[in-house]
Amino acid sequence: MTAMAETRPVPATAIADQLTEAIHEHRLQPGAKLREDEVCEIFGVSRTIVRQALRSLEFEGLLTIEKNRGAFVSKPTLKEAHEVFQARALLEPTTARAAAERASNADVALLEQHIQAEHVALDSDEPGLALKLSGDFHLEIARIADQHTIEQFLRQLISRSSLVIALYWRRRNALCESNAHHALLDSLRNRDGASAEELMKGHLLDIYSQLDLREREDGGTSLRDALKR
Amino acid sequence: MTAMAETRPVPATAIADQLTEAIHEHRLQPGAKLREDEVCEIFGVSRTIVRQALRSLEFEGLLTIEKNRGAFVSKPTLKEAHEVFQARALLEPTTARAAAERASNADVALLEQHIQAEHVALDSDEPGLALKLSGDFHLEIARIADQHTIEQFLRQLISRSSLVIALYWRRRNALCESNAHHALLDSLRNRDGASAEELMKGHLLDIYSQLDLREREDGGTSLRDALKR
DNA sequence: TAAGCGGATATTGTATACGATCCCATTCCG
DNA sequence: CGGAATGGGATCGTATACAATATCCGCTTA
Repeated sequence: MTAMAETRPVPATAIADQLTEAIHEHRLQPGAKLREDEVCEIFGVSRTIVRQALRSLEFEGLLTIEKNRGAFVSKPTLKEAHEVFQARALLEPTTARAAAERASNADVALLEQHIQAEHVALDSDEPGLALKLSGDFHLEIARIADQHTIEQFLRQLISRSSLVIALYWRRRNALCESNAHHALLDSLRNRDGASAEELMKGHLLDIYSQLDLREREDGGTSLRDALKR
Repeated sequence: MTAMAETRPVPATAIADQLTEAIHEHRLQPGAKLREDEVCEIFGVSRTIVRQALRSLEFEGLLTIEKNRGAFVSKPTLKEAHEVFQARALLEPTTARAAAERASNADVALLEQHIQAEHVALDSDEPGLALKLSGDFHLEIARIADQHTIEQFLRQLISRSSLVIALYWRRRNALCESNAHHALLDSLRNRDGASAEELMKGHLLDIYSQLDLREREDGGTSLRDALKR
């Protein structure tokens, strides 16, 4: 699909983008290690560039770099998972309202195409791609709201959401219904800000509730609990 | 005050921190250029480290790096200034509420010390330091709310706020009254979440209203206007 | 046999060297 | 005299070499 074996030097951002895409689509799982030399060979650049790309993904929260050990796809903790969705709950509903009040016809058309692409991805059994497109839909709304700063934050939150979903999604096969996106699109089409805000709030709660974010005992505590009784 | 002439190698984060502090305290003004070699000499490290530090500050929004031209302290546009305070208005009130509901006595004591330090800075005529401490107060509230993700975002927003204030503050000498911080502290002390949320909302509006964020003509248009008459 | 200890290897961290680009002053030509 | 071309110096971008650190594996020993 995308070029796998580049021969020409590629700027750091291009490498970061491809790695981001791979993580969003769950082709790279949380915990996976990214050796610098390996990435160098794949993209045909020097470690200088690769290190730039890896570091930028660390800032986005997608990678965790451990000193002298390397870069790994982040594994959000339960607490971080909660925080991500709490932050989204603060940012997105108001942003959706603003988007509805500002949306142009071209914006609406673009979102229609977007939802269409999501359907195609689901039908062709590419859940990773569908998930990525679903995230992009949310980003697109921030763009329509003309809130670049919030869009930046949302990009990070959606990245982390993708990791959270990879780790804590309850039923792997039952993917996000895009009904919610359809409904949101209708609100935008009608320039109904209040409705868009409510729908977004509900949509986020919906996703949130489909995650399995209950405390689970790690080895240590479960052993201790077992011995107590 | 802080070490100006380090001889030992300092990690990139330490350099980034010192530069951040200098920018927050307005010792480095928006638009100022940071030549790599110069920073290298000051901290006694190689360009590799300095470039890491500069890049990390670019991600924070404090610096803008122009290809082949260098790193400059960012100059937020009017639009960015508005966006920063809109984003803060979404994040901080709810966070203040959570902080009030969770604050421990130690947290309250720490905030008291914090406000005290702000007063000292104001009295000793160090407005830059006072501004930095004022920003830290807001960060501290996010920490108390135990919202690490939001705290991260807020760190960026407060950094940018500092740049906005450097560019658009109306009266240079009339600095932020810390009455608002006192009132917030009282709410936290009483574990009064609703009050904390309202106070924070008002406080942000207050700062916002003290900025001069009206459209102004840049040099080109003003020249043109001048020639028209 | 399991635990502890080196040493070889792999991998990352940092410094430096080289190449590319830009900036600015000077010069040349109209 | 003014403006475009040009060359040198300064500055940034990238690759590479070397140093520091972690990891793995075999060996020893209780």
